[in-house]
Amino acid sequence: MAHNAKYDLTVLRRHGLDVTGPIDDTLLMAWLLDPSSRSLGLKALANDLLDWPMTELSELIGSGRKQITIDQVPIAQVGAYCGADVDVTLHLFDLLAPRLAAAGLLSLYHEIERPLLPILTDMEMAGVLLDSTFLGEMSVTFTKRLAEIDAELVSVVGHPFNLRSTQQLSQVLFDEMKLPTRGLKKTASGHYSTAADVLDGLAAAGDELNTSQQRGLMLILEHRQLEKLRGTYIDALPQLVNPDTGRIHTSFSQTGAVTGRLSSSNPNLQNIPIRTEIGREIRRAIVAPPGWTLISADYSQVELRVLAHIAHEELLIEAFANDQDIHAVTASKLFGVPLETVTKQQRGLGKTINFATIYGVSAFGLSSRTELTQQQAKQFLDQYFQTYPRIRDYIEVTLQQARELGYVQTLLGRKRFFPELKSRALPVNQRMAVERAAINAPIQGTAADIMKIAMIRLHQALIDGGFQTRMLLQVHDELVLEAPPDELEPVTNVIRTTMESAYVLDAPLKVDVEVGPNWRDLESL
DNA sequence: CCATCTGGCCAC
DNA sequence: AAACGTGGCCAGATGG
Repeated sequence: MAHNAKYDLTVLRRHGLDVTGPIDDTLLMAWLLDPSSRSLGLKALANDLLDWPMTELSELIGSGRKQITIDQVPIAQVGAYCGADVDVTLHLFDLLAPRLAAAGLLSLYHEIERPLLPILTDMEMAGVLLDSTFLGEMSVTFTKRLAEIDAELVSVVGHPFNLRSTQQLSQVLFDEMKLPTRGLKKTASGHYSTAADVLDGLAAAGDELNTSQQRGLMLILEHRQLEKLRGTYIDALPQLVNPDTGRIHTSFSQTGAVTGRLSSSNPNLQNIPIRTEIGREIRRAIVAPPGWTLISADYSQVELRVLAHIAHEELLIEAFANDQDIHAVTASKLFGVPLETVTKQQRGLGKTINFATIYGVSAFGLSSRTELTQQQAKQFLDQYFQTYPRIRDYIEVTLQQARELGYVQTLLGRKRFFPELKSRALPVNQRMAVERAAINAPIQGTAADIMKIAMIRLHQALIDGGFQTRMLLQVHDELVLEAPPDELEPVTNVIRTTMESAYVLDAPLKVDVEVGPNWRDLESL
């Protein structure tokens, strides 16, 4: 039972023991009241919110251990605990429900978060099928290449050293190999950073480097990438296959993100590589069972659509209504050229600025992620806000609300509190960072709300339709399902329709559905 | 030995 | 590295 604590909980539940329900229920309520509260743990519930009866389990929790997994508790004790906590749950519910009602959060609890809970349990229990053999072969290839890099680096540097140690690496690069440190910042612990973008920058300004310095940088960057992929995914995932089910069972945390998003752990299946070709290979290992098909359904540009809706920005709404390429539209307005003549570079800049808006823009941030100087970035931003004036209004109104009320809200009423904006005087950098979070929270949070509604309705639609097709993963704007062959055509229609109608936005929701034998080789439908 | 922090980096 | 939001995991370093 030592492989996956959350999965063991679901096994207990299958045997009729309601283990997670009462606890997760109250956890959800406390989280909705303040998503950024750090005192959501069982111990906090026990000590701060009520007089938790000192069962053996809570004694164990109170014994000072910071982490506890259910497989350390004999089943008999868990059973006793379950018997004991019914009264406690009622007590907690009675305590928290009026608070939720007063905060206007009760419908969010009853209509979204609570119904979602058993669906997440279903998804965790379902798990995903992993092709461990494929990853094993990948591991061999990676290990060989890593050894080659290692050997060549030893000859370049002149002695062996631990590449994984940033301290040793910093010493090798900047003390021994004498790479230029001009303009480089030191990390908190005092040595020069060896982050990939720093090394990229050094390599790009390559004129003053000799060939062995250049070669060294390239080898280190390649080593980093391969190490990361091997350590985090290729070698880690097969170890997490549950011997009973033969599948991987992630844990979804419903209270893990302050914006209302889910998070995933043990393993995190929300950060499987996709952006580089070599990383993307790993997705071939997430497979459908023989004869079945994997379905990926993802919301297209959901956060920009949410922004267009919340801000009532007509130009954006219209572009989405006409199903136009939104980044190209932005670029065409920014550069004052017809849509058809927008170049790749121009579209790229449009994309960067569209994204930057969602995260809370600044000229500095924009210039650091583009070729633009800070001056040029400022001009582009002015032009952007002239094009989309209601977005500027949205930012202003949101910040004003955060300052006056101390919180911001999603379309469905989810709140995130910013007491520091209401009361405290902050250093300007910190204040601006908090303000960016406040600008982003309603957008990211509304997208999360919409996805949760879609999951609840889709779960029901799959039951109503008598489908065997089941939801396996959620990756913020994407759902991954597996379907038997005869259901594929009807069920993809159900998925698309359900997701697109989950919430009516002025900029209508759009879903791209893809199918295939694994998570890499998908074809659009 | 375990827990926590740090630097780095994967995703949306 | 970064004055662009939200997460989790890895290995190394550090401390009880």
